[in-house]
Parts: sequence; structure tokens; C-alpha cells
Amino acid sequence: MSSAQLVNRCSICKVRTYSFCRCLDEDKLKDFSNVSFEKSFLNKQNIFLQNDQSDYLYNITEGNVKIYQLLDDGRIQIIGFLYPGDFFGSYRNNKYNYCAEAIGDLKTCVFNQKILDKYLDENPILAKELLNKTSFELTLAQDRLTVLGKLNAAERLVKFLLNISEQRNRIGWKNNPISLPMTRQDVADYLGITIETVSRELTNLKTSNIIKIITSKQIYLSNIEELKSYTCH
Amino acid sequence: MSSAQLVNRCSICKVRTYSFCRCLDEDKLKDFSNVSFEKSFLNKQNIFLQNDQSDYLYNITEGNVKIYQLLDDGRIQIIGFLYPGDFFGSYRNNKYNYCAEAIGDLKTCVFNQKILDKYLDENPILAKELLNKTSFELTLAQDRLTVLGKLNAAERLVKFLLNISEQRNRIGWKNNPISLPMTRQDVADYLGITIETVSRELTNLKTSNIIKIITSKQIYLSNIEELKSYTCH
DNA sequence: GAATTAATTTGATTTAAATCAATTGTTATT
DNA sequence: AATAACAATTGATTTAAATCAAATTAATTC
Repeated sequence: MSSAQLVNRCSICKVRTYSFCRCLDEDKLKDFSNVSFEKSFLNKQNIFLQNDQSDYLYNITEGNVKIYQLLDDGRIQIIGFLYPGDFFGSYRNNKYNYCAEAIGDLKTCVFNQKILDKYLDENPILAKELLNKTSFELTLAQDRLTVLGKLNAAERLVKFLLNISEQRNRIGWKNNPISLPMTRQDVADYLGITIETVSRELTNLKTSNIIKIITSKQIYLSNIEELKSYTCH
Repeated sequence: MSSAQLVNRCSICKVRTYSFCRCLDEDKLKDFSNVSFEKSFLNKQNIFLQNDQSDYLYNITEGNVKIYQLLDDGRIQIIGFLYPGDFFGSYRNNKYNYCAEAIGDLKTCVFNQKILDKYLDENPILAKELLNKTSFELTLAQDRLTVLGKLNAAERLVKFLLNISEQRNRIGWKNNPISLPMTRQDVADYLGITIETVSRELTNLKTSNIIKIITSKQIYLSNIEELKSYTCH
């Protein structure tokens, strides 16, 4: 692939406005195109596994990713669902601390850890942007600690629905009805509860006329105010 | 206070080798002394509250801090216990997303967010160091998500004891017996369980001759191998 | 489009941990 | 040292959510 084409890749990138590279001007971007390469993944394909050596970092340009931790006995905890513009992998930790798997078809920009690291030395603005993004991720993870540590099943689910609605709002998508691209099992593994409990709590919300379950993956939030009253803080 | 004295403060700093400022050479450090100021806190004193405007960032030079989130109804989740060299506050989020409180007497270096931010522009190495530290904090938070989402009470407690032992090891302290400077309530709020459960699980471990409870705050790990077998991954 | 497989929901039962309640142990205070 | 105040443990009971099990619904495959 020619250099001209690579330049093209970044300059026509659809997720640039919400990716960490947005801080670079057209000039820098020319350089930066050569720092990464594109890689696609199929549905359910692993991008990497927990404890793999973390040589590469990824930015989602299209599609979704789930990141999760596995315990010896097969228990699973989903750490997060990631969206276009989200950055993942372990910066400067030698191993990945979670598995990453494509949900649906996925396109990513791949960065070699060492090359990116070198690039950061020369472009502090990018280092700061990454710091911003990582710092924000940290606050999200901390907020989720409270969800898993203190909220009951109903509260967890409501918070999840509202978060999805907000997320869609943020990137300018229609936020009602919301779609749940992941399975009930994924929702359960994300919230630290079981599928049965997810299902039951959804039915409770339906019975209370707070949500409508259009299809199992399409949910209409009929009463957002009431929904919000379910969650603390 | 004269500039000479401020320089002194950093150059004689006891936690520099494990603080983010360790990346700065003597020359830079001279500048850097002026970027922060010292502040002390008493036991149980709040450094800041959740939702306060996050104008300042802190680095612990002496003592311990607990950071926690509060829900409307008074439920509490302890996000973490922090040690000398740990950095806290919200970098570039406008509000703190947790409360920070001194455990025992505390000394900190305080950084004005804007001033530090400006300093980072001119010192990319520091931005990268902060990125490293934040990235590591993120992996810790993610690991803790799995603890709160998937481990049972016994597993959580064992993991906690082993973590403390490792932490002490890391900073070169005697790692057995370990001391728990925090109350049982704090341990419970950290692990997302109740004091009664903490107490009961400790008794179970004692009965199984895996630990010895010297005093309620001094615990001897009699059988670390057995203890490790309690935890997955 | 029928058959097979997978995903989701609903029901019955069990269980781990919470709650409620009382006691014991520890640390301050006068 | 006695008292008070607080912290931790132990016991009895309840409960939210897990587990076990079956039925329904949706998605694939032939």
C-alpha cells in the first residue's frame, strides 16, 4: 500500500472526531497514518486473549468489542462493551489483563506498542489525549465498581439500560427504543448476575409499564423518569 | 517559603522513587517543585468530596487514603485504599467521581489541575509517566470488577489478604503478619459484603488453620499456599 | 416450511449472604 | 480502675438471587 493511500485512510476516517487521534492536525496525521495499520475481525473472533503479551493497542473504527476476564473454573466477567472510537489493550503493562472479542464485524486500527510509545515522546499532545481517555475510562471502571459492589439486580439492570440510552445519545443515535446487540448471557456477565435474573427483572419492568420489550433485543423506555428513580446517584 | 526551600522539598522527597515525578531529572525537578505545594490532613479528614469541582490533584507522600463513592441512600462503596506514591483526583474530568478521606495522618503534594496540565505540554515524559500510572490503575480497577462481579465472600476476603501481603512486599515491608489499618466496616465496604460476613469468613479461615488472628488488625498468614488455592486466576 | 438448534422466559427450590439481635472484646475517657 | 463508647464476633432468621428444571420463543439449517 502506498504512502498516499495510508494518508488517505486517516483523513477519511469516520471515527476521527471521537478517537484519540483527533488532537492531531492534518500535517501530523500524515505521519500518524504510518504508525498504525488496519485489521478486521469477524463476529466472535478474539482480538487477543488474557495474559497474551500486550504488543499491540487497538482503536475501533467500526463495530463493537467485548472485553472480559476469565477465572480458572470458567466463570466470566465482562469488563466492558466497546464502541467505535474506543481504545483498548494494555498501555505499558506487559500482559493484557482481559480477553477482547469482536461483536459482529469489526474494523480496528492497530498500533505497535513500542512504535506508538516512541511517537508519544515526540507528540506530547497525543500523550495527553491518551491520558485524558484513559483517565475517563478509569472513572467509568470506578463507577462500575459501585454498581457491582452495592446495587441490587433491578438497579443494575436499570442503570445498564440508561447507560446504553446515554451512550447512543452521545454519539448522536436515536436513543429510544434502544437495541441490545449482546445476548442476555452477555448482559448477565456484564452485570454480575445470571440470565434468569436479567430476564425476570426485565419482565418486572415490563409489568410495571416502565419499559416495552419490542423484541428481546429492542427495548422501548416508556417512562425514563420512573426508570431513573430506580437508580441512586 | 523561598524557592530554595521548595527545591529542597522534592529533592529530599522520600516517595520520589515510586511517584510519577520519578521520571524527572534533578534539573527539571527544580522547576517542578514550584508546580505543587504541600498539604497535610488529619485522620478521617476529607481531602475532597464526590462531585466537588476537580481543581486539584494529589500525590500521597505520607500516610493512607481511602476513596469511596456514596449513593443517595447512604450506601457506600470503597473504590480503593491508597498508599504513599499513589496519585489521585480526576485528571481532566470536571468533577471528582469519589470522596477521598485520610486514614491516619496524611501528607500530600497538591497540584493545580490547570498548572499541571500546562506543565505536561512542556514535559511529555511526565505526561507519559502519568499515562503509565493511570493505565495501571485502570487494570487494577478492571481486576476488581471481576472480584465484585464474580467472587464469593470467602474468595473476596482471601484475595484481599493476599493483595495486602503483595502490596507490602512491593514496597519492601514485612509481609507476614499483615496489618489491616482499616476497620472491618471498611473491609466490608471495599469488598461489597457486610461486616458480619467479613468476620465470619475470617473465623472460617482461622478454624481451618489457614490464618491466625493475632489481634483484630494483625493477621498471620499461616498457610499462604492453601490461601492462594482459594482464589481463581 | 418443517426440523433442529439456540436463546429467552417462567416456575420451583435451594443457598449464600443479608439482616436483625445479642454478646464479647477493645479502646478511650473521666 | 470503672465507665462509656466503639468495634468485632457470634447466633437466629430472612431474603435476594442462584440453581435446577421445564416451557416458550426465536433463529438456523436442511
